[in-house]
Amino acid sequence: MRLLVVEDEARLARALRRGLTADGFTVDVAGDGVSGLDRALTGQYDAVLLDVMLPGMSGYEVVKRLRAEDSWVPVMMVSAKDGPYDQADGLDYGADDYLTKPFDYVVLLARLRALLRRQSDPRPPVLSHGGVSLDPATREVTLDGHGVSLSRREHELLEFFLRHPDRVITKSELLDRVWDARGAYDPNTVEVYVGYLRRKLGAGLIETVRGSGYRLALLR
Amino acid sequence: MRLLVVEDEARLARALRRGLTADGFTVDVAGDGVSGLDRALTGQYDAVLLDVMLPGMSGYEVVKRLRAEDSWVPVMMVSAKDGPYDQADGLDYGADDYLTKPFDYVVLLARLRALLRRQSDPRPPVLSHGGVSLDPATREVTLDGHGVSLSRREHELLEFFLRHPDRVITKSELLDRVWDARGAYDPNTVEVYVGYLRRKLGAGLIETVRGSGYRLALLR
DNA sequence: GGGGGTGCTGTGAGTCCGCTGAGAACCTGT
DNA sequence: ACAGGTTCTCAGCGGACTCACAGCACCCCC
Repeated sequence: MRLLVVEDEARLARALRRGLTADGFTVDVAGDGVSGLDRALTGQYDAVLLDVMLPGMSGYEVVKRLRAEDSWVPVMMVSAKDGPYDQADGLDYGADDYLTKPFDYVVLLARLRALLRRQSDPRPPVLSHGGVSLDPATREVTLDGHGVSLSRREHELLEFFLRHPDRVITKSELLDRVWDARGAYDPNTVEVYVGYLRRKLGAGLIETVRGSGYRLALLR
Repeated sequence: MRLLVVEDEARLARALRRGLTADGFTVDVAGDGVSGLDRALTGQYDAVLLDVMLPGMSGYEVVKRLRAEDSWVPVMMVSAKDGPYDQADGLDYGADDYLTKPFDYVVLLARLRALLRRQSDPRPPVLSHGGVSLDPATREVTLDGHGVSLSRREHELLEFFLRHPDRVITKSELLDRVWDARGAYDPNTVEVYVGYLRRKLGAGLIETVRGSGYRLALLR
């Protein structure tokens, strides 16, 4: 279980890291709102412990932006404020639970566990473009509603395209990111697989940009 | 949204019913632990507001028995006690959130909404999918109404699949969660057991996702 | 309109993955 | 001790997948 602790008070951050590590979690610490948001978006965390009073960007703002970016990682807010309306605010911005300082470590742990227990099965959002949609969770791909069966490579290639629309993608980038090795393969391999996808999903989906690479067709 | 309020203080119960009804909930009230447990088990509630100090059976006991009966309805505990260990106790018995008296109605409402939001997918006591159903309490499995006898491993594997529909499950995840040890077993073991389940429950139930793992077949 | 370069596609070989039957080891109840 | 059931490994098979190759089509520039 990986946790991100966003807390600027160094003493408290150290204590939390020590305690939570001892209880079996892997803990990363961020010291301000901006880097906290950044790491929460890029790292694969099971939960985020988020202070409200932070330099740079408040905890409210962080959780709001997380939700705006479609990240549904469970967030527990921690604050020295204890007025009832503050609590309601934090929850309405999208936090999942709320704890006021000073808090008892036992309580933190129990609520953290409750949070992880009920949010154990988050679902990544479905990617779609035109009539094509791809569900990363079920590995299901549909074209205009009917299922299409793709091999593993085909699926990963399509997923990469769908995650980077509005951009030309070079063959060497694809070999790097989808095939995991730039030098080992012939660029023609990419051409072959783009051909497979076109055959299964329609020739118009992926456009060739001669001399540069490919990009998803613009929607009409 | 249907709520069950288990509270013996008549004044507070009336106030809660009035407020929550005004906010759009359908509210039932139980006055003691035994009838509260009974109604929570039989009625289809979206959440339960549960006092700790109750005549007959304490709130702790109620939530413990609910969970033992595999009822995963969201439970918010309410208590006059406010020591940290009491909170931890309630959460460890399986409550999802905890509120101490006296509480602000705005806070109650916000946390209740947060609770309902994240637990929008309560687990039904009996798992079923297509013609297959599995009762975790009795360990009974039926296919189109007739009983099927499964060994322990087969049962646990099936239960894991049924608890995670709409998702691809990798062999290493299964070894981790059903076999309790990732490294110790051959991935082929999983293939063998999937084969057993298919033989007993029909080949169509579990689909192979080549290169990734397995998933429950989509229902038509 | 010709030529070079770039991309597309049919063919096929080798590899990898998943399925299955057989059987050894173990556990459990009689 | 024995029988029956269960768990897991192993080896072989068949098919899906991956990828290289080679020839062809197309585009662009001259």
